[in-house]
Amino acid sequence: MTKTTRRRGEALEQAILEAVTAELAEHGYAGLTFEGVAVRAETSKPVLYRRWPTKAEMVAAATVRANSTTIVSPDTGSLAGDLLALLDQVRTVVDASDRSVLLTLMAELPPSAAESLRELLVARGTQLVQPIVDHARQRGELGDAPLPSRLLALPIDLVRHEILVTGTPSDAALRSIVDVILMPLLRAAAGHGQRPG
Amino acid sequence: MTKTTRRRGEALEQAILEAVTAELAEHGYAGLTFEGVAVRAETSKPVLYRRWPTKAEMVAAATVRANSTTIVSPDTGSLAGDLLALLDQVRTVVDASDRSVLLTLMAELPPSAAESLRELLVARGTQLVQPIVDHARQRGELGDAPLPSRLLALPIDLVRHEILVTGTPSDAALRSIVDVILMPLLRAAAGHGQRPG
DNA sequence: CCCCATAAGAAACGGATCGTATCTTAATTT
DNA sequence: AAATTAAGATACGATCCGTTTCTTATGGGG
Repeated sequence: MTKTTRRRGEALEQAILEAVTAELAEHGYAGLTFEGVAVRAETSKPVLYRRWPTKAEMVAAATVRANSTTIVSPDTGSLAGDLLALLDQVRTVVDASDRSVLLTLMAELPPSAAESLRELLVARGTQLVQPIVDHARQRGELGDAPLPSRLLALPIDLVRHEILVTGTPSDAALRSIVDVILMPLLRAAAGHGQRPG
Repeated sequence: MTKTTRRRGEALEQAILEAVTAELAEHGYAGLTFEGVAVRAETSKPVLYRRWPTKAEMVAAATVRANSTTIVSPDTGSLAGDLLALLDQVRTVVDASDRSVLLTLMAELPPSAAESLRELLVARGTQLVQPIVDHARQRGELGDAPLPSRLLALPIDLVRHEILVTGTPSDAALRSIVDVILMPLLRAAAGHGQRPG
């Protein structure tokens, strides 16, 4: 007897994207084929092509869905602690996904489709750092001088760089980013708080 | 009459790599095929496969050869000027090559083969910054506190990040990297010189 | 100067995957 | 219940892969 059930809409799409994720884990990006995905998802190639014109866009959709954990601003009680926690979160989120997949997608995706992926990688970069800085100011750890956007983007830029170029960063790498780069720079740019330790 | 000339060794290899570069410019990485390269270089596929086991490695060889300009430590008379000149040089060198090609190669190359490519992108990162810092110290622009390696790598890391994620960086981007990040950080870390302005 | 090892270049292959077109039929809409 | 929509199966020509086979130009060694 043949399968007499036909999935549609969201249910079907979810099954497909799960199949993509599985194929990705099993064969890697290069080894992933439309046909392989179709077989695993128990559907057919035309169904895939109706949704995504290219492999890159299909994989991007799966990657975004699989890693759509929301990153939340940490609150550890110190600026350095918050920054480290933030970098650690980004590392964890991206870790589930795979470096070479991300690189390939960044290379192949049309800019429009790359947007959602970049959002995953960046998790709205600047927007995550601002509240951390605000907390530090409230605690008196930092002064009130305004911070240029490039500086607010720097924490995420640095982890992203580390992830893309060297793979999953070590704890030591994250710590040195915070201690050697971010803390000195933020203090220099924002000024010191009213009650220095 | 058939071609009766057969190139060998270096001459042949150069012709092939030039063909790779041309095909790359014309069809992009994805559209480049062994067969296309063979035809353009007026040779045959086995000749290519005898040299490079994968497309990625062949393209890497061509990319490295095409962009083997040596980056030299600039000397503009000021620390900020030198840093800006360095970043500009890196931008120019990498510009000739193509962002999506670099990303794809980073994704596909085995770590061993990636070495030479990374060298191109990095141009021995830290090693280029050290002399610039030394000059600044001699001029009294910077103090003598030792700089951690992460800090020495930072200038190149930041351009590389900019290139990989956003494409060719603008002048304004390079300037803001120098003014907002590098200069304040270097001053804070090395201490100020003996004759502050 | 000739011989010979080496590698260039031509041609053809089986196979995999591509992207599309065709057709039947289940699921949904009206 | 009828009509519309889309799933799923199948098959296609085309392209590129990576390899094999074979001929013959090339350049070095004797």
